[in-house]
Amino acid sequence: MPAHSRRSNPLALAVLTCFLEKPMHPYEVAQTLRNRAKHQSIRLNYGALYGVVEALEKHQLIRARETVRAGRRPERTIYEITDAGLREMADWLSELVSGPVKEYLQFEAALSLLPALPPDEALAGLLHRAKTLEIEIALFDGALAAARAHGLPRLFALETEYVQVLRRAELDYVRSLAKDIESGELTGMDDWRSWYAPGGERAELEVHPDTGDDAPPDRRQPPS
Amino acid sequence: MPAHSRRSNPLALAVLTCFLEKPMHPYEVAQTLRNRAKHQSIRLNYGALYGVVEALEKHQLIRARETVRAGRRPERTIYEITDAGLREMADWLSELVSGPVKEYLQFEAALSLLPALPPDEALAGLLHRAKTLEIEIALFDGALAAARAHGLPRLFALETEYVQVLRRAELDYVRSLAKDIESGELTGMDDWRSWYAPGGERAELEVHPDTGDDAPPDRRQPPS
DNA sequence: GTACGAATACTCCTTGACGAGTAATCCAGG
DNA sequence: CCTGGATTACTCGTCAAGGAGTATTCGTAC
Repeated sequence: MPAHSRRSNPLALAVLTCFLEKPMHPYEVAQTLRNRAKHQSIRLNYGALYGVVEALEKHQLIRARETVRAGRRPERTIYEITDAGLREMADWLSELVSGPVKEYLQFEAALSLLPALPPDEALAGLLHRAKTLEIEIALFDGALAAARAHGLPRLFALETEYVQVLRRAELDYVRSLAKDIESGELTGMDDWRSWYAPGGERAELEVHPDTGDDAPPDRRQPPS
Repeated sequence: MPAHSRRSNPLALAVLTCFLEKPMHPYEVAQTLRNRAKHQSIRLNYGALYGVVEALEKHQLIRARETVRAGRRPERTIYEITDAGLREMADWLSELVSGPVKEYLQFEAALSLLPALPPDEALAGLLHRAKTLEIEIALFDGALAAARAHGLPRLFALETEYVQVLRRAELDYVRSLAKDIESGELTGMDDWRSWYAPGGERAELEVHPDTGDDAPPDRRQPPS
């Protein structure tokens, strides 16, 4: 119920920006977002969409304007944004831009559990990942070039640029990590190998000292 | 119900790796994960934990071993991993390592909606973000150094290293983007400015050509 | 004109995340 | 000894996400 509780789903923000352009019915919102390829950066599906629109109406950020009916199809309610909705949108978007939030990445989880895999399997996985990343990078570089050639201003491709930057950084890291595992340069490799050597399967991760309160402070939401 | 449906929650994977070390009761799993600071890379809370353990048992990846009771406390069921669980764990973890999956980042969403904010507010937000990122980077560099000084092998800090790499890349990108907005070098800036100039608030994003099927192919799960 | 597939415009129902709440126990001080 | 707070170990209800399913209409080919 507090203001930030509805800030959990970015789809709601995207919906608000659509209504900022003009009043629409929910399905038109979906079309608009799909046409602009926003579904590549924002999770979108119909189940979520209608729920989100309802929630926005309940919080008075949008209001129903009229319900039209074409033929015997279900009626479509057209919504428009309210002043409160306008403020909320600007506020929320501004917050998202200015403060990084902790994201839980799958690969982050995988790395933190990596010792649970035998070193050679881990290495093989990393090398495979590097290959896949190379392909993806090439693919999206192509898409960006095509979009530019098609006249799309860079302003509307920022999110793709950003994700490409992250991908390139990840590729570099994966490569260097793979190298350090192969060369045995990685601190802790010796223990790691010995756990999977024939004979000793005991006490996997147990040896590793618990970090306790040396761990970095818990900054899920850094101070705005 | 299919094999991949339970692969949605990485917490389940973390739980499996705990049981790989030794049989435990659910709460001990939580303690173990918290002690090792895994909650920084994997979303963890009690509500989810007990649900996950139940699901794992239902799928026969773990099995109840015994239930003990100390005093009149609620009884604690001790679980152990099964052979199927062992295989599932290795498989899942291997998959996470070797194939990048599409993640929906908040900042990605924010960038894709950036034109809905006046240029000067967007710029201010980006500059603020850069500052925050600098601080975070320094913080975690410190934490990494402290952990190393404390004798923690690098093998157990990979996830933090990785996130640091991403943060640095993001900082670079945010800085360069801010520069291009300030200098007006960004393609599309002129339109963007004019929408918020006194007078014309019409048709926000409408001018931007819908990308249609020029958009990069939909690779949520790249071929393994 | 009608048959069939594709697209439109939703609805509903099952999972599962989340975290506040709770009961029991331990420990420290008076 | 006993009282109050911290810690342990879990439970429960809410609430939202997701996606399969449904009904209608449009297009097009025979």
